[in-house]
Amino acid sequence: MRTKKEAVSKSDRDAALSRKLSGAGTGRASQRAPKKSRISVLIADDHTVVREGLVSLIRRKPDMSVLGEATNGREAVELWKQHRPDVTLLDLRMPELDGVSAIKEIREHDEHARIIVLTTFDGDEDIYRAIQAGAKGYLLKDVPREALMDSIHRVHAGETCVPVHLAAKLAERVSGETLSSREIDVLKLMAQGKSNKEIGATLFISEGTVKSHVKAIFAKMNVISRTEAVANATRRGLIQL
Amino acid sequence: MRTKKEAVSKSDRDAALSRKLSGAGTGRASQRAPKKSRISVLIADDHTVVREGLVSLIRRKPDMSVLGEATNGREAVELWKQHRPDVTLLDLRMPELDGVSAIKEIREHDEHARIIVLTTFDGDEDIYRAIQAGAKGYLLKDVPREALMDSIHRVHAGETCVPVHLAAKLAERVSGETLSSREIDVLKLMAQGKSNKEIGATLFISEGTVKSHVKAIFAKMNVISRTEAVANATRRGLIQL
DNA sequence: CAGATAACACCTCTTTCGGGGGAGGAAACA
DNA sequence: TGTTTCCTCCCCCGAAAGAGGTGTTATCTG
Repeated sequence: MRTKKEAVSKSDRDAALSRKLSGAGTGRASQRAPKKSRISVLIADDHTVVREGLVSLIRRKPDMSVLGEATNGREAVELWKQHRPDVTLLDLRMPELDGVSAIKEIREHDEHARIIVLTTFDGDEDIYRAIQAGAKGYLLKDVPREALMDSIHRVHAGETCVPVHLAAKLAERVSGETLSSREIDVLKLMAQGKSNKEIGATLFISEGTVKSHVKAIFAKMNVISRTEAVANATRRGLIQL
Repeated sequence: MRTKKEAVSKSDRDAALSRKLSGAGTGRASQRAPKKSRISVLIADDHTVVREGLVSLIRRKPDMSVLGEATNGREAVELWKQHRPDVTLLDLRMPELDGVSAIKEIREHDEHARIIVLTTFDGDEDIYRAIQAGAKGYLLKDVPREALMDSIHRVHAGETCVPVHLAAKLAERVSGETLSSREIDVLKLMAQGKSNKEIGATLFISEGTVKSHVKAIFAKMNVISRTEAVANATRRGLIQL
């Protein structure tokens, strides 16, 4: 009746994450830096104006070039496979295929693919999942031009690049308690306004069991009511209402 | 103890809204079209890449020019007063001063200011408030280039420009029931996970009164639980959690 | 392998929610 | 002037929610 959804353990995941973050800001050189004169960049964002802005910014740089533009995650993966860009700029929430899934698919083809997530969402869970999936950088769309360009250079050079305030959120997430997959199931149904009984019926467990899960969720998220839990989870990017 | 927060009545507001929307898509000519050869555009968005994209798109057009860029609502109002642009492109959620407030301030100086809201939020309440404040257009950031340019031209010519799918949402909002200001107060506190008793203590009213408001909110929003109400309200842009 | 940890399931008990009403006062609209 | 809407408060009552504690089973950890 029960299925193990998370194949890797928490400690395994966090150890991997530490390894990924260890290179941040240290200036550690790439193990195999591309020899091309220009850094080729793939852009993936469903917002026309954002794509336009990135193209404009990159075209202005003599040491960079735009390799292609994707309007969703599926397209991003296809274009990546075709052109193998040096660096990929990727939004998180896109139609067809979301950013995290796109990162995972790309990294199935190349473990060392250099991907920067450029998005508006700053929830700790969003950041965590992106880095966990293999993103080398995480930037918000209000990032200044220079910082964006610097990040592209750094990621291209093999570094990991996450601004301090986002890294702090990430640290919070890592140090804080993790919701189990079952608890997330319950949380999602809670967010739909379902009662404990309805949740139980959906998940084929008793109402009492649902209550114990809800209790665990409250304790881990440090909230008192289900409404607060849903609001919190939405803000953190744990669920998208 | 009680203050009247909404000075204008519902019927007044909706009548005004109907007047504003009546010109949409009819091609009605402006009453006083500017005589300059180029349409001067003011850009206001806190996202660097979006501003960059808009500048890039507009610079490409021979009949348009960028008059200035603002990174928040306060700056947008200042720049508008300085340069009096033909058309203003404005994001909704910005630091310092939000988009709706900026629109209101600008229209205090010029009743006929031509403002287009360009944002990612498509909640009916967001759209309603923007149009209500006096926006002549409402576009999402995934709008194609041509549609954006067309909208700038149309708004400059004095038309109102709201895409059909957004206009439909707006119609839903207008036809649906309106929450009173007090009900919104309660809803906001509900979203923070507060109990009826706590809400009562915060608003200096009895718990019974809170329950009455909560009941009214459920009925108007057509939901059963407070969690559902908060999720719904957030999605619609009624509250920002 | 023993011991700890965590997820999952289930049980009672008290408090709070939420549905069903009703009612009076203030302000705005006709 | 009457009508409508909003805000305030009240009642009852069944159904949830939320706070306790128990036990079983995997999976790390030493």
